[in-house]
Amino acid sequence: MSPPSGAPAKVERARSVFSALGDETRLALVARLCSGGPQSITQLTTRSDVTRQAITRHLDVLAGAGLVHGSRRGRERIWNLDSAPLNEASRYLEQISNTWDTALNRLRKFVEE
Amino acid sequence: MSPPSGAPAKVERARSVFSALGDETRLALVARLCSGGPQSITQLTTRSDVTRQAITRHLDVLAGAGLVHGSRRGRERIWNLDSAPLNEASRYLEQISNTWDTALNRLRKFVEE
DNA sequence: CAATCACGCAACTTCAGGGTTGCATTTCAA
DNA sequence: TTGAAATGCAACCCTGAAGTTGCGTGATTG
Repeated sequence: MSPPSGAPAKVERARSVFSALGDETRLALVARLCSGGPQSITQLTTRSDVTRQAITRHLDVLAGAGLVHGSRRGRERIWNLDSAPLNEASRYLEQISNTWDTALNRLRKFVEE
Repeated sequence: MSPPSGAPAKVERARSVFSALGDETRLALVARLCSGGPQSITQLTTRSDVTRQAITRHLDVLAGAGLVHGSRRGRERIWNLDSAPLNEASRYLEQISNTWDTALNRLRKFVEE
């Protein structure tokens, strides 16, 4: 069974992304940015059951994982989605899954023979 | 921009998986099960800096997300990895990423014309 | 049978995450 | 200029996650 070990930095980045997406509010924010495009904090706060400050913190967490980035536009701050970390995390999950499945297949063949 | 919204149940399952994998110890457990194959709690505790009870709880969390399942074998409990939720979560990330990227491309084309 | 191994259960402690309120600051617009 | 809008900053509360210790129980083995 070949381990998906790889560079520890990649693992840590993946863990960071998972941790960021593991929260309901943050996952909703990502989905909203994805479907609604770039938006300001106030816009993102609309139809959310938490405070603007809470949203701000969640955005900071997402930014810490590299999933979003904000840029000032006048007196407001527009937030954008970054897809690169999503892809990397997705590949990490795939890698684990594939490693495990091939290991299972090898084991099955071994038992059958 | 078409939203990846989909069934809320799927989103919640993905969130559950992300939350489970967002912890360093648990991600290490998954990697270890993947590369080392089915193992008992005591085996998984070896070379871990936390207690056996802590490992047990982490395994319960992973099981709650459907990522692992344990089965008794005599006096010990053997834990296995389940790849299905990993795949589903991976596809969820891909979906968001693709939606976002195509949206960006559409926007770029629109601006250029 | 006795010692031990592998584990389950429960109480307890600690602390960071998620949330709020209050106020200051910058920008916009009439 | 002046009021309102959009945000930043800081202090504070509060629950739950993560970890530990202690003890009890079924399975193994000598």
